[in-house]
Amino acid sequence: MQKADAADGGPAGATASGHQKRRARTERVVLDTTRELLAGSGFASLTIERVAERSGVAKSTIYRRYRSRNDLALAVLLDMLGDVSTLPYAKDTQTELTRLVNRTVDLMSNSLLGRIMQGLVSEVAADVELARTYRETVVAKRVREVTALVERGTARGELREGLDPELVTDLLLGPIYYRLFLSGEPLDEAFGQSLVAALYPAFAKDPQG
Amino acid sequence: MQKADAADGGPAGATASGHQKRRARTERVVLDTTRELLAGSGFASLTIERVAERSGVAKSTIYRRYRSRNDLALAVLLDMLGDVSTLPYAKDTQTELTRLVNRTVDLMSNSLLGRIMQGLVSEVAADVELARTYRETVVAKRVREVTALVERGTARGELREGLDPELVTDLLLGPIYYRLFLSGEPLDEAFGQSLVAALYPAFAKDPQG
DNA sequence: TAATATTGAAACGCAACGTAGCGTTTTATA
DNA sequence: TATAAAACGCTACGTTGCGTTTCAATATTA
Repeated sequence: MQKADAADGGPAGATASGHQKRRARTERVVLDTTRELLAGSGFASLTIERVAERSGVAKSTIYRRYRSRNDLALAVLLDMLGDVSTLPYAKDTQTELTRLVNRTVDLMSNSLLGRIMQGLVSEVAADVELARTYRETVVAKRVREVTALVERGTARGELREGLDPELVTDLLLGPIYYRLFLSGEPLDEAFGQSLVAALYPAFAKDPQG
Repeated sequence: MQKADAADGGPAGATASGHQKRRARTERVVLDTTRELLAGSGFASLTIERVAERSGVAKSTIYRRYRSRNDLALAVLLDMLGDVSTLPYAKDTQTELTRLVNRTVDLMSNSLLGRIMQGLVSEVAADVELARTYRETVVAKRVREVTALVERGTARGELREGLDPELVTDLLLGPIYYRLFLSGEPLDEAFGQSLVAALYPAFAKDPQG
């Protein structure tokens, strides 16, 4: 996206001018309309022209903010991701892992985010700019969460030393996305349970079960 | 795709008629040209019209076989996958796992298949028809391989009982595709090694390391 | 009020889509 | 050899959506 912080009226902490507020209002309308269209007919049939028509915002105005349809869709994704709260601590690491996995599974199967991800993944994989934005925000955020979780678990003596947080992230999330994108196998809580149950021995310091 | 076995001139084992041979010839030209175009400028800029132009095969002829660009790309993918040989047995299960993972990693990073997958994944996730074809061929094939591997390993006493082959497949391949599609982290042999090393304790009967 | 920023409206050229109709070439059959 | 059937080539068409441009209108600020 061209301006990551245009929606909130400028850089964090700055007082928004009237011009910025105006910008933010139209941007909100565009994002909401786009989300509605995505929910209705999916990513494949999302067009800038339709967003313009439905939102009442001129096509040229939309193009002033988003270079492409993908740019716009990614903005919606990031916008929605802002609502996702960070994970609370739990008594033991296995519970924390289960919560992390279950949240992702739930997000991908019971909200718009799953559909958006499905439609956007090819563009993220191909478009360098898009990929950069996605990684710097979403991927980085996930890795940070997992890093904290791993450090906590290691300090507790539950996890083995020297675990690579990046690899752990791959192991936790990869299977979820694999089902979402390719295999089509069910994405439900039972899967989340099995996933963590299967993985925990690989992470645990004392692999008793 | 509309006809999965049109390229080889009919159902396996049947003697090909002249008409079928002719069909097969043009189909081969189309597939080869498409692969070249994919190698050259990627999936995003693949168009039926360009394939027609470059191959000398009329647009209408192409449309008589493939309903869409995605249909055609998937055909190329399946065509290329035909060359991938099945895995040989190895002394121990860990070696077999490493080979399986390394082959996939190599395929996705050092051949056209990676780029095709990147471009096609969104369509596979969205298009029901396409997804069905992909699952019935590629996914099913992988699961079959893993199933055989797991059974062998269990019989050897190396793997724990009751492993779910589908889940094992998710765990082995998910992280690879996650890197290919989203995280952008390197896809190399070192990664394959770490992946199997990290996962093996989760599969092994006696998790000594 | 004057200057500036943001938006709206309309029109444009372009690329590719997917379809249709019809004639041509190749293969099979009588 | 004549004829049918299958596959293919060619051209033209209407449609969609792209992304850009130009200019007028509106809202904010000084």
